[in-house]
Amino acid sequence: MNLSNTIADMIFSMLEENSEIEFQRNLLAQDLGCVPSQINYVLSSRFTPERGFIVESRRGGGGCIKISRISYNKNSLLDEVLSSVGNRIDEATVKSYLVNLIYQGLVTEHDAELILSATGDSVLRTLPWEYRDLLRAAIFKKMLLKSSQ
Amino acid sequence: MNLSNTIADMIFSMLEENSEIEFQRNLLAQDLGCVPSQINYVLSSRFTPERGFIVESRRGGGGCIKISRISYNKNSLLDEVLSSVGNRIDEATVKSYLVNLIYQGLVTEHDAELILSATGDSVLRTLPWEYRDLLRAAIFKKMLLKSSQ
DNA sequence: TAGTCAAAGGTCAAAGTTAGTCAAAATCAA
DNA sequence: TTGATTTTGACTAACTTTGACCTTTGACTA
Repeated sequence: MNLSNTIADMIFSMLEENSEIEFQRNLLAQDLGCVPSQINYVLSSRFTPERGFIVESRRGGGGCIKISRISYNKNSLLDEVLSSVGNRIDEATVKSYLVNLIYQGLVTEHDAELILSATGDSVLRTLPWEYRDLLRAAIFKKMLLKSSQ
Repeated sequence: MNLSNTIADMIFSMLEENSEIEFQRNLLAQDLGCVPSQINYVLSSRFTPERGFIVESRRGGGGCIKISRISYNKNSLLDEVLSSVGNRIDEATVKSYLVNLIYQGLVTEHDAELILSATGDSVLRTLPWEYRDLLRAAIFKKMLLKSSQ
């Protein structure tokens, strides 16, 4: 397993104990034996709003990083996703949304897999480049609506 | 015996021990004394979804290839549908297949609705007409496989 | 109050590590 | 012989790791 996943797992498990965590970037980096900016990489690649996380931070003496989960009411999450997905979306972003939707109990894992199989690149690759993200967005939104019905 | 078959056999036998295996492409290629891309050739020619395999991979540091078996209830009707759907299919034909599959208890109504929402013309209309039936067939088959897993 | 300075965290681009793609060349089988 | 399959490797894409340099904050001092 690579470092980034290890760090992400550690943060996930901290978040399972407390719904909001706070830590110093440099200390965590030291514990993990990595450079501080690696923490930023992990946060920006895995703890995104699409996946339902809020990351805040403060610099300077006593500075820290705070991570919490966005708490949605169900209808507003669905609305939010549907309206924030534009005309185009890539596969990774679909996955991010689904991770969050499953966590929030809005979509079952089974449905998420069906959605992924319909919107994955392995299927859409039969399409010319310029249509892929366009169609993916259309299918994603349509299926999401149906799934949550 | 040619190299590709040797590689395939090795992977098959690994899969007999564990239903899910994970390895690094470059390491396996080194063990086998072949170029890395030969692994891809074997995977794409022999470990296809049609033959019941799922291949996933991750690039970058710590990247790897993961192979698992699709455990769909091997069913002749499903096989027949999967093989009789060609490269193209229209919406009405998808519907009639689904009616039959639901009747036979191979697909739930819920899944059928998801499949229809992903393959319906209302979504695929965003595509130039010459791609519609092509993509519909690809999505239909992919989702059927997943649904029956 | 304004200035200074150390202690945080942020940004970005280069280098590193995997895997994927594609097409030419080689080989095989009918 | 010819068409299909296999083998190779150059090039590409995705993801990770690292480090140099930048910005912000707040306590302390003049």
